[in-house]
Formats: sequence, structure tokens, C-alpha cells
Amino acid sequence: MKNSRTAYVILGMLSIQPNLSGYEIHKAIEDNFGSFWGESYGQIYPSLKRLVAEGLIEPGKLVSGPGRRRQGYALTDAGRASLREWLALPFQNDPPRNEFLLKLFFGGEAMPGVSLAHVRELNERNRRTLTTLEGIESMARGIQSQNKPYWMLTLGLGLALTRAALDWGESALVELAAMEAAAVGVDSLRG
Amino acid sequence: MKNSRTAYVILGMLSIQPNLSGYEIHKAIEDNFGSFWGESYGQIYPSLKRLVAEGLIEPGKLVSGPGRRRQGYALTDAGRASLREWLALPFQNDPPRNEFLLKLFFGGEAMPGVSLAHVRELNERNRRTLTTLEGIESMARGIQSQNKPYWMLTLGLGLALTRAALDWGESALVELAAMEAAAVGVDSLRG
DNA sequence: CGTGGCATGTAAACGGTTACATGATTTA
DNA sequence: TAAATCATGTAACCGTTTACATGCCACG
Repeated sequence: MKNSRTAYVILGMLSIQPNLSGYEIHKAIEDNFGSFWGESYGQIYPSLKRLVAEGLIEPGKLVSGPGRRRQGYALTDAGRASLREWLALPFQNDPPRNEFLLKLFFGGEAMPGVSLAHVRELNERNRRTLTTLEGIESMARGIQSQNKPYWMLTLGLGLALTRAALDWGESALVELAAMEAAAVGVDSLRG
Repeated sequence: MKNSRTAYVILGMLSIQPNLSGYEIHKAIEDNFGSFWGESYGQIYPSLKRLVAEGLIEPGKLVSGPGRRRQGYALTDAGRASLREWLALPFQNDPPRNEFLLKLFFGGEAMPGVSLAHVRELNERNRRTLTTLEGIESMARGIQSQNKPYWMLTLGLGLALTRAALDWGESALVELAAMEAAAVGVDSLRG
């Protein structure tokens, strides 16, 4: 396992909640990290296998629930040590990929209304994200854990970024609408 | 060429500045899109070849400058049409990957000082980003183009997000420092 | 003239997603 | 017990990065 950050997300999840299954880990990542991380089953299940082979986790109890019984896993001491090592390493900046910004930048080349539609769509997505994050926030209010301060900090950045994007989106909407109107006006003068 | 967004970034770049070479396209992407997009030579050169084969761009003049002569490329009508098509398509949300947030979330498991160091590092990176973006902003002030409003909008979101992250970072620093101090205090009481 | 770095190009490796396959467990 | 869904597992594919190879131009 060379670079696999999947493994560390798994170790991390198991460090805060023991005996999670692959399925539950996937769900936990989606629910809690959805706005800043993602893992597919195609990554998770093979990683679990390798982690067991390396002795960083071990199979635990079978978990019942809706559907098939799930195989839970638990962190070993070696696993916890490995997680701690990784946490102390400098975090890497993942290659930035924001297709929205790309399309907006080239908006001058697009057909009328295109950029406006993109901004509207971005705002919708951000509103959904904000709702999700606020949901997590109110969930979090109830629980108590020594990890909570870190969770709230994480949540705080997500909220701050989403709100900033939403603020920008509102004003961009106004600006773009004015531009389009002006362009139409010029067109009709010319036409 | 199925999904290659590389191709469209290239088309886009050529749409606003004709006769760019692969090298110059790479540099332009890094300089202007550095905070939200990236392309490697390993993507750019093969893409240029395919775009020529498909008639979306065509080899243009040899560009002189420092170093070896560069092969410039120009957008064809078909290329411009293809760009416009792509721009009108819904933008895709790229898989979110923020390793910083991941490590911060699991901060409770890390050794003392780790999260604080990460936040400090994040702030440094964001300050650099902010400087870069402000540099672009003052550059942009001079030029005039019908594309400028879109460029300023793009820049505006980058600035807003970076500033929001920086604001968060400042307060997170204070909070974490307080937490660490408290933890040390408790430790010494226990010890 | 030769050497250093600029510009182009390519192959292999990698992380990750997608699509598909297959048991197991409810529930109707 | 049939249908539906849940949970696990895997193989192929895809875009991208990395590392390496190579010629060309400017400059010492």
C-alpha cells in the first residue's frame, strides 16, 4: 500500500467508531465528509482486506441491521500508530479541479444565458450543501466527545466556504443578469 | 476523445489568445487557473495532437522567445463550435479531495501540536494564493476585453473563497492554541 | 563549439471509478 | 418461497501524473 489515503480514512473512521463494516464506512464518509472527501466501494473493500493482512485492523463482530449481516472491523494498536504517523505528515494539496470556474472563465465564448444558468446551478448545489452541513451541525450539538472540537472546526471551514461561495453566487447572478440585459439591448439596437 | 477536459481547456485558452504553444498553454493554465485547475505536459501534448487530427485546432506560426522555438496552434471554426458546445453542458462536480480537512477531523487522534501545525501551513498556503490572486487582479485592471467581466467574476470567487478560508484559519489558530494549552494544563495536573 | 536548459514528446504506473457479479437477509 | 434490497467483492477501464527520452536553441 503505497499512497493509499483510502486506508487512512478507514483507520480514522475506525478510530472514532469501532466495529464499522465496509458498507458503514462508505456511508459515514459520504454523510460526514461528502463535501470534502469521497471513497468508492471499489477502493474500500480491497483496502479492508489489505489492512487486515498488514495487521492494522482486524475482523470484529458481525453487525446486524437492515439487510445482510455486516462484517465489522476494529483498529489494532499498529493501526492506531499508523494513523497517528500519517496524521503528523504534511497534508498534500490535491490537484485543483473546479469545472464551474473553468466554464465561467470562458463565458465570453458561450451562448447567451449559459453562464447565468451555471451560476444558478452552482447556487442550488451550494444551498443543498449548506443544508447538509447545517444538519450535521445540529446533530453535532447533541453529542459529546473529546473529538468534538476538531469536528466543529472541520464543519466550520465547510460552512464558511459554502457561505462565501453562496454570497458570491448571489452577486454574480445580479451582475450577469445585468450584462445579459445590456447585451440584448445592444443587439436590439443593432438589429 | 471521450471525456477529456484537457482538450477543452486548450480550446478555451486558444479562444482567448491565438497561436499558443503547448508550453505556453501549460504556463497559462498554471498562472491563471492555478487555484482551480491543472494540466500536465503528459496530457497537453497528446491532446494537441489529437485536436489537430480532429481538425479542432491547426498548427500555426513558430513562436520565438527564450529557448527553443515553440509550435503555436490556432482554433478552427470546428474547434470554436466544439468549445461552445462543451461550455453549454452542465458542469460536473469533481470528486472532493481535501486532505487538510480529513486530518483536521481526526485531530483528536494526532500527537499534540499536529493540527496546529497543519492550520498554520494551510494559512501560509492561502496567503500565497491570495497574493497570487491579488497580483492577477491588479494585472487584470489594466487590460480591456469583452471577456473581462467573466474573468473578474472568476477571480472574484477565488478571492472570496481564499479570504473566507484565511478568516477561518485565523480563528481556528486561536481556538486550537487554547485547546492545546488547556490540554497541557490538564496533563500537568494529572502528572 | 559545446553545454545547459528549454520545449516537445511518450510509456508506464497509479489512484480511482464504473460496471458487473454474487451471496445473504428481509418482507411480502 | 419469490422478490427486493442490502452488503460484499472484483475486474476492466480511464484520466492523470511521473519519469524518462530527445532534439533544439541561446549563450558562454
